Amino acid sequence: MRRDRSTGLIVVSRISSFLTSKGGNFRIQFRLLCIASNSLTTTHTFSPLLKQCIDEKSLPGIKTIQAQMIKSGFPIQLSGSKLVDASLKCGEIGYARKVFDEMPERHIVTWNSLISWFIKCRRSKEAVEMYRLMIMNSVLPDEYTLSSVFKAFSDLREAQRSHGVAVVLGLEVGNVFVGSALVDMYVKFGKTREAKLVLDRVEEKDVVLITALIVGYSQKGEDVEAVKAFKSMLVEGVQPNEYTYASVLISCGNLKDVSNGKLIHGLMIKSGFDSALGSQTSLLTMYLRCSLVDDSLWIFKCIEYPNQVTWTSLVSGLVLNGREEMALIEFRNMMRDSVKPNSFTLSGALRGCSNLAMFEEGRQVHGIVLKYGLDRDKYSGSGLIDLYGKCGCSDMARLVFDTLNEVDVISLNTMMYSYAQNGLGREALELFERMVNLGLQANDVTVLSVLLACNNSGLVDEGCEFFDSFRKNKVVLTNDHYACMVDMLGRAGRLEEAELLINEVVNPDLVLWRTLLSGCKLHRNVEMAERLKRKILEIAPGDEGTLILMSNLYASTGRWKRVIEMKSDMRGMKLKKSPAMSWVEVDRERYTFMAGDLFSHPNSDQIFETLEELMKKAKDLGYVEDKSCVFQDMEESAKERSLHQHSEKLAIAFAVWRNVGGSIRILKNLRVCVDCHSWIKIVSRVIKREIICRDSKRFHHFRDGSCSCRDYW
DNA sequence: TCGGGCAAGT
Repeated sequence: MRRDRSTGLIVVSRISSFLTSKGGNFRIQFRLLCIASNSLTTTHTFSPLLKQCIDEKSLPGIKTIQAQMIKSGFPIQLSGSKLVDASLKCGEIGYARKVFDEMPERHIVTWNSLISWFIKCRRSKEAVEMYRLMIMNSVLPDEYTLSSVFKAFSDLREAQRSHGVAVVLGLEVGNVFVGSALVDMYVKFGKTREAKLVLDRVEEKDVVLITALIVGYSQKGEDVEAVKAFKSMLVEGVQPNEYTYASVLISCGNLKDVSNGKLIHGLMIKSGFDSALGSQTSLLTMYLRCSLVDDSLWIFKCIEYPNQVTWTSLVSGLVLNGREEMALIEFRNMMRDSVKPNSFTLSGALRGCSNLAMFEEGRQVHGIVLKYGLDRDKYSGSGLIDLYGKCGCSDMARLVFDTLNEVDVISLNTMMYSYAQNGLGREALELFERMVNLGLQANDVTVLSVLLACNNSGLVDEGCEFFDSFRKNKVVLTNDHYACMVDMLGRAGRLEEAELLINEVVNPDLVLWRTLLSGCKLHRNVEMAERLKRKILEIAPGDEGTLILMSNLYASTGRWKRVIEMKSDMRGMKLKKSPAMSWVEVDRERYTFMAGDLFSHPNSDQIFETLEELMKKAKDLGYVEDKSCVFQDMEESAKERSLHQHSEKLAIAFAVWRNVGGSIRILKNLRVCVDCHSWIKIVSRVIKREIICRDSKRFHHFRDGSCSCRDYW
């Protein structure tokens, strides 16, 4: 085929301008010039040119070559496949589809390319559409089609029909690529049993096939099976690779199986996969889930370039181990290293803030959430709801909740739990109704939130009704649910009913009995308490919580002799009451206060002065010390001094002295005592500021002389 | 023209 020189030059100049605008490469232009001038062209002539276009990611280049092909009189069947391939590799899937649609006949390779690219671009719907179209065009899928298309199905039945096709074609057992894709497909649908059945039928098993099953077990929480599959893989002589290690280690972490975890760590080093980032990340996660923080920090140190996933694992793992402050430092280090956080990272960081009730720090993270446009995402969104809930800001939590892209069980539970903790029981129950109306399946946290909502709002009758209806509807009730009911009934003084409820539980645990015991303490029922004490100490001899509760009960009923006996018992057992502590955040710093410890703080003078001033003003407004809160037999004036130095009072005085703007937020490790509760109520009036106190069980919002718990806690 | 992995919330 001959072309004259002038046509060639026009083509070259057109390509040249296209390529120059795209930053094109001189070599492409030069070669096209050669083609145009020599004018002898075959499909092979164009191949290196298309390759150049792919390297340059130049769609204009492809289009020009296509035009030249047409001019050379090439039939589209011949050139189409190459053009589709080149367009796909340039990321121009739309153009590839256009060329494809114009082809009168398509080779199966072209069908397969398009299907697999749609999947790569996460356009599964279009991939399935192509697959259906292919069948309608009487093109039989081959091993390539079937090894990619299973990823795309969102409907199990359609996927199973294609599984049938694979069986008929003999590709299910005969081709390990198809087998792996099938295992992966069943795993993604949560059908590990079916995945295992497919695996067993595949004739020649390889590492990918078995890894796909291990991943399935691991992701479904069938961790024992995952470790088992890993071991049998070794027995069969199939060598694991970095992906295998990465997934089996997660299962070891879930099982807190340090010994297998360490063994696998050893294997990893031996086979040289200990430098792959994926396996390293899983190793980090494994050690964190096994609470071996130091080992995990060592692993992290050895990772040269931690990515988003590695950092996320570190941040959320540290939070999991109660090392929130370190987690937040690492989160900041990650940002400093310019590694972008995602919704997983942010929800980890937010959990760190919410565990510590660090409102200001949390708001900074909220800023980052907004910066990355993840405030409507359900994961980071739930993190924000939890944060604001745990900082006592249900209104802010609700604002986040109302803007979420998608309302699911978790986000609803988080919001309900926030309301429940803050004593907004009615609001929580309204959301429960919404959940039922939406047809969402409640889970154990939902049930707990409903019961807690009733408990913290004094809705005892409603709580009992809900509990009965859960029981009638065969909802699986855990010890936590029972403990919540026992607390509710106990606090309402319905101690016998609470005991009957515990007797219903098959294996009542320590917490249940202790919860009932605290009900006895509240209602000063010494007789029942002593009976329970004997029972508890049989199950758990020397249980610290029980002895403290008993000692406090004896103190509050004036049985000082018994108090002394209890204390000496506890000393004999080397038990020491954990100290009451409070925390307050000022200018994003967290300050700790311990009861009775006024002098270790560098600003103790100022705190003491402020405290005295607040005390005087509170007394002017009618505050009187409630000495029944002192569980030690001492002089009246000493009792007063002891009360004045409760940790929450110190923390509030510090916050007032530092002139904290807005609400004062206190976090406490134990429950607020009656004396502090009435003092804080009055102080909120004195300083005309809201004081929010999160104790070990719930929130108290002190505003203008009253508390949101309506004195029921 | 094809297949597998690591991180998350109540």
